[in-house]
Amino acid sequence: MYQDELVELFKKHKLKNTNHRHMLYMLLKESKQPISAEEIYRLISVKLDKPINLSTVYRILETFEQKGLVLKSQINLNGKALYEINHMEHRHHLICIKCNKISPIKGCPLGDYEIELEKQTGYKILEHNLEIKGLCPSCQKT
Amino acid sequence: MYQDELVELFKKHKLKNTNHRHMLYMLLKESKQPISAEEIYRLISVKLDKPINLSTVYRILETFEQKGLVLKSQINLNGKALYEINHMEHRHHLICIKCNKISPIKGCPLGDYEIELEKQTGYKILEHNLEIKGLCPSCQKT
DNA sequence: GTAACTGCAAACCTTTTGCAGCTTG
DNA sequence: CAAGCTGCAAAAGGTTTGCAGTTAC
Repeated sequence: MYQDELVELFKKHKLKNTNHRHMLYMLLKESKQPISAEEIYRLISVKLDKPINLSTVYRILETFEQKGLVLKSQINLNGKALYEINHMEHRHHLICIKCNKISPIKGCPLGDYEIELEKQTGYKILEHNLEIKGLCPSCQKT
Repeated sequence: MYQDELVELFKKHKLKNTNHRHMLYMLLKESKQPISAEEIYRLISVKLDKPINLSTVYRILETFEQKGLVLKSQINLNGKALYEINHMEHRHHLICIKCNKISPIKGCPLGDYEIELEKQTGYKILEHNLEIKGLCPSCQKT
């Protein structure tokens, strides 16, 4: 993703283009797994001379979330919320209980099931979260 | 569940029988949905002359969780953790996004899928969480 | 009698907020 | 220039902890 695409994206969402926002967006975009505000804070800080402020991180995340650019993940790590880019596609995660690695899964096993469930329960189903836990290949060895 | 069954259960887990623990256990046992520590605190307090202490609630919950009697639910309500009795059966929940009502679902749609996923990813799958969100019948009307 | 449970107050940790100053469009 | 970002410090809200006193076994 190039600089101008990002500028364009922000313009579309009526967001001012600031260095912090660009960095935060790219960080999440390139992250292979959901990360916490503190982690974002640390990562951005090392890239800059002067560290970013933690509240700024939270505020940017909140803004992005409201614009639908970022998702606050259902997964919590030791009481810390995790954030990820909204890929605009339905996606689930596989979490290693040992090393906490989080990998996205392709596809979703719940298709017809939701329709069935609506009939059974009378609920109007809108969304779901699925997280699967286990041991990743490398943690199985140890 | 009768008093002596509870005494027996606690004995089995090497837990001392205290009034607070009995009340907390029964409360969760009879609750139709996961509830927060604060809610437990409130509910027990109204049943007693003298209110229970919030930290006691947290400590009992932690103890029960370690013994496998209680599950800390994956579902968070406004940053508050929710707890439920460990029914020892695989169970998922349906959550109304409007009134926050939580209903257990019978059955689980993920059976063969996990086996398939193990083959695909190399993970050893141990557990999963599924929460489905929507509008409950009464909230759909309004 | 001893180990474990409880209440109380304080600490902890993540997240939020008010305000003053600065930057973007 | 106006609107809206940002840093700083303080507050908020849920959860944990140390300690002293009490209770269960």
